[in-house]
Amino acid sequence: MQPQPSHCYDYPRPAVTTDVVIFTLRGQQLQLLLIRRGNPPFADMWALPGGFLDMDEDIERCAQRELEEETGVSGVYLEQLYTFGRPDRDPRGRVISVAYYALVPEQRLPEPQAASDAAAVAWFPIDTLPPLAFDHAEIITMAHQRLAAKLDYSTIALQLMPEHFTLSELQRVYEAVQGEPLDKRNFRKRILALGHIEETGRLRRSGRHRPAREYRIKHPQRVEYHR
Amino acid sequence: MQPQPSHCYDYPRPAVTTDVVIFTLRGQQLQLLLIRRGNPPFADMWALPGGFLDMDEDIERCAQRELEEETGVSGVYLEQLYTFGRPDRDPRGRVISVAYYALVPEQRLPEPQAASDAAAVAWFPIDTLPPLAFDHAEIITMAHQRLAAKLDYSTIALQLMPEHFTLSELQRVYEAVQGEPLDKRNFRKRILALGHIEETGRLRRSGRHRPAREYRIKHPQRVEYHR
DNA sequence: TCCCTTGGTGTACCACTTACACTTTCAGAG
DNA sequence: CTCTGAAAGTGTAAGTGGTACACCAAGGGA
Repeated sequence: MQPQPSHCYDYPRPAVTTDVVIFTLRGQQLQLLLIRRGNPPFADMWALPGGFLDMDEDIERCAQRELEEETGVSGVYLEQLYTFGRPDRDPRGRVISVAYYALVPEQRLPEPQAASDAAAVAWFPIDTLPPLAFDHAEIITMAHQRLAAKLDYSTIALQLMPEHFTLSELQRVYEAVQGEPLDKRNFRKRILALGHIEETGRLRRSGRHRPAREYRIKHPQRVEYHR
Repeated sequence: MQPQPSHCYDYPRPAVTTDVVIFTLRGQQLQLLLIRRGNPPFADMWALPGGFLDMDEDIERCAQRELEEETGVSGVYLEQLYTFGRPDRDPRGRVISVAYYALVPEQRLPEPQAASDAAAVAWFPIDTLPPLAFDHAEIITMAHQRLAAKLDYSTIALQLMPEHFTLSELQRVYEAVQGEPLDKRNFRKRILALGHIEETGRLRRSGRHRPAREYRIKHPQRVEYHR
């Protein structure tokens, strides 16, 4: 049932949407969530989760809503990225998209339910993405660059960690996002010197080797900036 | 003559505007351009230059257009800042504003014409702003922070300089934007080490003291990032 | 008990940043 | 001509932060 075209204005107005780049770390890879399009344009291609802004809804809340609809997760890190509005970016008409990116610790994600439209949603490693609809490749590139840059001068990486984690796990986050290996001793020195994490006092056993110390964030939910 | 409300959609749509924070350095102060509002809401308060997005117009071009309409200047540095869209930010209805900021060398600005609505446009030092309409104070604060931060890791400050300039003038730009004095010798060492400016070979005489060497940007129009 | 795997640790060098004060050059006044 | 005020221009020493680099510790399974 289509509503009647009953919203009329003196001047034409673009449609406004949000698109969200949802990052997580699975395995040792930085991955993001995509949705397979069923309808034209770009049918059968993959796209970022996104949707139209409600008239009385804050933009960030719209992005939160998209995030929650696709992952069931709320309360994670979400930041406005950039607004994309090339007049030809959507062949159906003028659409302005306010892009966000989100960081979700893998542990907060539900099991990939083999439910109804299971094949329509999937995680992809950032370096092996399928063909993407609209200008979503551009959005993803910018989100990745922003995230990688922020690792260097903020504690944003901690937003990808579970409540308790080891330094090796944290190092793997940095390496996955920035795509290059880091020196273990220098990494630990640098991270601990920032003073934003502390030992839980517990050990993590996982495999036939020495157990690792567990750490936690001193001020969760907070992203601190240095320099 | 009002057009008929002839643009109708199935769902309501917000209006989309751009607002532009236009920075320049006048005297030794960082200043920005404001427009006095004649009509409600916020009549007699000051606001950023801005306007509605045309349906076939790129967002950045809309911001360029606003910039040029108010200053007559084009081809200067212009960067998207953030998109503001609180549902209650404009009492007339839902308005999404994509904010930009621009950097204009003082020399490129025309003389403040004592023309028609002269009193309706004025430059204000960033630290003594009048009461502002809408959420424009918030936009300006964010623009100022972004600019100040970028001085530390890019050559964006050069976008505020005329073709030829002295190191003291450049230092005054940094001091005005960041609001604190810098050491002359360290500043010169740091700037010259970046290798983005070169001597013109000419001297600038200005007053009864030793003349200063003139410099120019090696690659104008380009903003380089370091770190 | 051996072995494989990952966790955990320190130091030396280099590069960059910071603090800091005096001489140079010009123009105008006397 | 000389004096003076004002901004331009210059170097060094100390400290700080970043980088490179190799070995021992602890556990589990065979």
